[in-house]
Amino acid sequence: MQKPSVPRGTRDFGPEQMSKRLFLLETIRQTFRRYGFQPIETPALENLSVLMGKYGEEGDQLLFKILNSGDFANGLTQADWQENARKLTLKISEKGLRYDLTVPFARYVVMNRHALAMPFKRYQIQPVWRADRPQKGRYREFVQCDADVVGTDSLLCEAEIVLMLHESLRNLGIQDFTVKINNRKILTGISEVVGAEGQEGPLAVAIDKLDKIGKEKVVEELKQRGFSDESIEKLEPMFQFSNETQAAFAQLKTWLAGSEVGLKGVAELEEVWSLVGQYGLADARIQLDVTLARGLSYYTGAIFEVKANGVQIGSISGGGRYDNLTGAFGMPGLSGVGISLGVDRIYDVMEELKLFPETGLQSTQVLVVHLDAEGRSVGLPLLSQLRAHNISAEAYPDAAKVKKQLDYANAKRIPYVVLIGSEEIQTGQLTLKNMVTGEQQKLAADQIVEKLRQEAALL
RNA sequence: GAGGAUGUAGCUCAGUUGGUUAGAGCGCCAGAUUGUGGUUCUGGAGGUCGCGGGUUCGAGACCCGUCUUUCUCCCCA
Repeated sequence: MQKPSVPRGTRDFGPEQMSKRLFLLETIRQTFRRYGFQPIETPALENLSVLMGKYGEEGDQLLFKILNSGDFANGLTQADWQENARKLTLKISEKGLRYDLTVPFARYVVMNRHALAMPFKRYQIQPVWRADRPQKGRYREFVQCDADVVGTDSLLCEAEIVLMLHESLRNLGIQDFTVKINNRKILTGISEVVGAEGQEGPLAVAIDKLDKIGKEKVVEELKQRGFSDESIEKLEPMFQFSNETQAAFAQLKTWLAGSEVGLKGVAELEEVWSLVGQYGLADARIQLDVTLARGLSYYTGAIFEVKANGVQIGSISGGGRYDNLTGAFGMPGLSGVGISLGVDRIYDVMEELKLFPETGLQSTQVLVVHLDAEGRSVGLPLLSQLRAHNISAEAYPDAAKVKKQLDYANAKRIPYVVLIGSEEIQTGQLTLKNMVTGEQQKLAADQIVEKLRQEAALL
């Protein structure tokens, strides 16, 4: 006999975890709804042709690929097996598990372009899979909550994303977080003014680590990546930004004066800041972070990342604007912007900060305890009556001692039990017991329903 | 994908330079109490020491492989 196990990086969720996860999911979902986003779902499986090449070279490696059904080796020659893994993969696998929700969404938009009212705002809450190496806060199967708007390049969308992030996290009880914002155009501008056009990719990757490894190591890495001493010298202003946002904007405008793209990026960000102010967002936790790059190659405008402060868990949300995501599927020129929240990481953050509310753990409101068949015949209609009033109620299915039944109520944290024995049947007065205080009172069935109904209304 | 750490009862962990039958607390089950739980007392069940090889008279301990979890790099939610 073998010990059962789940695949590396995947997990089961028990009832206690699920009640927390559902609370989390529901809170985020309601925020998305409130901002006018509509739900969609897409298959867990996508054709590899949809997924490949959308996440950079490394992304392709992180895709879970599915072996073709049937005799996948049919028609393969010896030469095929000798070929490199990438080419062989394409011959034996044509489907993969989705890596994120954005690319499937882009596919969906292209396939349904004639039916969608533009701008189209959708939210999508589904698991994604990455063949990554698992660590704390990093799983191979995890749930993302995405909200995207396509069909408009209005910066109002960026501002609303900022608002939704604040609203979601605050409704969950996460107060100490930072929404870092940058703009890809600024990174492009920087690469221009330092004389390294087209090199913003490697530049961004190095600069992204600034807060982690410090200026000297970043300079070192840039040298290794082939940046000239002159470029690195011109990069100096990068390390001297003001903590004050408006001052930093001014610095950026001076520095990027020679780059049209760069200045546009600054102007876009200023507009976002201004709009967030107009919405009246109180105590905005937004921070201009010029070092924020993010790996995904398809971002073209704003870039978002959210970090929960005080915990050692990676970013809990990320997103940005992409001008041409649907271009790969034959529909160019459609601009979109979106955000993705990582449920599993937010869960870990909340668990670590002990932010889950105590309530919500209890599943059943009342347990009907019967002592014999006669008691059960009184208990069953009571159960129906309770449930008809939307009170979650259950009976212990087996004929068991009172002790055992009360133990069961305790184990499930059921706050009330109704005891029905010969005495209760004779008088018609059932015993309602409060399991928290231990108090008992004799009440008629109707009175019990009424009392528990009021009790439930208070929750 | 590269390197390091980890794994003993359901849970948290002891286990001496390798030495007889691997322990504790909590939890679980039963009884004290055949209609009253969460307190107390008594008793009980539960371990292929992650898995597979090897060294040894003898391995939970040492060596190799493998899997899990975890840390750093990379990347990300």
